[in-house]
Amino acid sequence: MELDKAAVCLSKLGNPARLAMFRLLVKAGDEGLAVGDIQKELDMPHSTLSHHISHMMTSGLLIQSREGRVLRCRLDYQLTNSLLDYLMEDCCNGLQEA
Amino acid sequence: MELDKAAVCLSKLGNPARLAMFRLLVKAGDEGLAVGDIQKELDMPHSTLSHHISHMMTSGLLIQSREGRVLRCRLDYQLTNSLLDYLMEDCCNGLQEA
DNA sequence: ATATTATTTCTATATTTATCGAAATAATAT
DNA sequence: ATATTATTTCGATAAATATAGAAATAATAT
Repeated sequence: MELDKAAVCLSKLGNPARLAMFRLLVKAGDEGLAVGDIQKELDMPHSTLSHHISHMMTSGLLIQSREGRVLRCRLDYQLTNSLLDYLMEDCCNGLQEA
Repeated sequence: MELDKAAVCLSKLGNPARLAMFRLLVKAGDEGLAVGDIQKELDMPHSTLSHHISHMMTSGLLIQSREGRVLRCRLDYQLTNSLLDYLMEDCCNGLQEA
């Protein structure tokens, strides 16, 4: 993971609405959630939610796939894990690592 | 960790300059780094760096202590760990947990 | 007391981000 | 074809964040 990429991902997560959405998707796992499901949970105007979702998509953290008229959202777990790894990379002069 | 607190921390990390600083501090471990050391590594105007440092402090991620005329910066590792834990809390309907 | 080094605060401007109503698009059902 | 449901795009405004020069403060050394 590169610094700028990580910073973009973190900045997307650094918004309460998007962080709440991220957590819903973490819970949902591979099954993911339809935009409408997220909508029900987070209760905000469609346009605002859509804006936040598109932020998550451009960062790569969120992936959408269409199922009929429903758009299903899933986290990119691999990217999510790389991001978390990146944060603790080279921790404590490597003392904590193996 | 509460959602809003986590979002604040993540938003602070979601800036390239601050993320770079965070990573320097992760590497530095308990020893920490003087503001001047960070300055040398990141090479930006004093006022800009100071602004970023104060962001990190108000979020609680960074702790300063004075040593003579030098201010030494350290990460709050406990808070950092809570933050990372929070992101993966209740992952995948708990399937991944014990 | 004065100078030096380390760092912050003040102030202003530029840039980015958030919010959301209204209109538009996409897919399906009648 | 028309209606219905799901979701996005447009467009405008408000709010937050980033940048940095200049002046100020803090600690130490002379």
